[in-house]
Amino acid sequence: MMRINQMVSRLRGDRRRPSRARLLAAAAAEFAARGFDGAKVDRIARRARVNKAMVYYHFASKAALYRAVLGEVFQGVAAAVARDAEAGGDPADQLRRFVRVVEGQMAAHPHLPPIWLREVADGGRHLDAVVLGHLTDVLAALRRILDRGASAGVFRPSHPFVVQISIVAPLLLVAASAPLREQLRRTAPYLEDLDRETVVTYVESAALAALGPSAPSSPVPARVARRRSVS
Amino acid sequence: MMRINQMVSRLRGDRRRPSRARLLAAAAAEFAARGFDGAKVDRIARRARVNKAMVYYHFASKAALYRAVLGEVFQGVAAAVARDAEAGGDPADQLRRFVRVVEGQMAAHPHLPPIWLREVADGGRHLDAVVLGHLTDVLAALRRILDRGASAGVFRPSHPFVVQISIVAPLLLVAASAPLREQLRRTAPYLEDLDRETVVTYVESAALAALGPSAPSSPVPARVARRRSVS
DNA sequence: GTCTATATCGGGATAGAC
DNA sequence: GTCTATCCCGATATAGAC
Repeated sequence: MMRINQMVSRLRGDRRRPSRARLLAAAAAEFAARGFDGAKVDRIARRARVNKAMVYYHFASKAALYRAVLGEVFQGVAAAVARDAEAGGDPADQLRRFVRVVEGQMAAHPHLPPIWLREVADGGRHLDAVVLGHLTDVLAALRRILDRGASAGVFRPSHPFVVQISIVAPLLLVAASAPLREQLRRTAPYLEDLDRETVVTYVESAALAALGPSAPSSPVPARVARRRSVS
Repeated sequence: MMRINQMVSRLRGDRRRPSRARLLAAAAAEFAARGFDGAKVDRIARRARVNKAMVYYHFASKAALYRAVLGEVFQGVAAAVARDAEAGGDPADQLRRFVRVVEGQMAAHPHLPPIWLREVADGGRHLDAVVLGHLTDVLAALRRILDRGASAGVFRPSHPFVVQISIVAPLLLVAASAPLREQLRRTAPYLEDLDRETVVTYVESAALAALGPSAPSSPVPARVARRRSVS
């Protein structure tokens, strides 16, 4: 049907990747860098080397395009995490792998972290049920790991939400803050920059240490805070 | 000079807080909730119960208003952290206090976390030298604590940036994600919500555990990752 | 599927009276 | 300091030819 036209345009000198896919990629970059309101359809079209009218040929609106990007991106993490959940191993290993999988997705899709951060700041205003589902899937996977570790006695019981955020948030901010760190280093050149392995290793170890039996301060008792026990 | 006019309007039935201050507060809320581009000057004026033209009487432009908000907000954290740095104590205590001070600022100024996250995602596009300075001051304070702990032998040497982000990022995301968590709980009602003390305690303990001598996995060696030492 | 031209309008900003 | 009315550009979206 329209396959014929697709083939024709492929035979011509055109960029071979179909314009819809190029639009999605360009849109992801633009939305990540500028946010929904800051993103301009003209700029997306230009980045995709596509006429602006094509945006509205493929997508109903700017908002619909954004939803498509969100779907693609969050579906990616959720799938990767789900895939990894099959691999088994003891809880500590599963947790280490969770960290590495999430970090890997962020490295593979650099647009994910800023978009994620912006959605958090937006209170999830643009998130539909499907995307929300992907998000909960990711969190549920980690929750299962924590539960398993707790009932096996290798993790101390913890508040899952806190652990989740303490793992995901640093990964998100490290990934998303690369440009800002670059800017900071112009002011304060002594700041070294990070490499992925340093970050992953630290996040792993911080989580495992906090969940381990001999943590210097227990994560469980929410109320009794030792405010200034030392001095 | 214009003091007289100010006094006059205070004597009238007007809201007593000067319109400029009300504008700053309304703008902080609007920018936090919507971001720079999503924020509308009309809405800010309405929230402040002020005529839209007054915005341009007090501020040169929407951008200038935003910069004023940024300045106020980041100056707040920087000052609080600096104030606390005087208090002394051993490194572990200082670190615990750093966590509490930063978290306290976020609780006291709920607009800070979303704005901070958005600026990170934006690559600091709106941050001028002054605000950038406040940011580096906060990070420098933590860096000094880590350095002191390291040379005293109570913290293992670490990459300051990673530690900083691992502390600040969870606090930011917990604070900023309250609306999103609310939305998530409509889908997954079994999710409990967090209280401040749980979060602070966990972040403290995770950082101290990771920096402590007997962490299950060393944060230092960036290269040699024990990928799957267990299974 | 791709392009040019254009309709339409929201919203940032200003003029100028009071 | 405060208000009303208005300018005007940028940006989303559509029409319609090829």
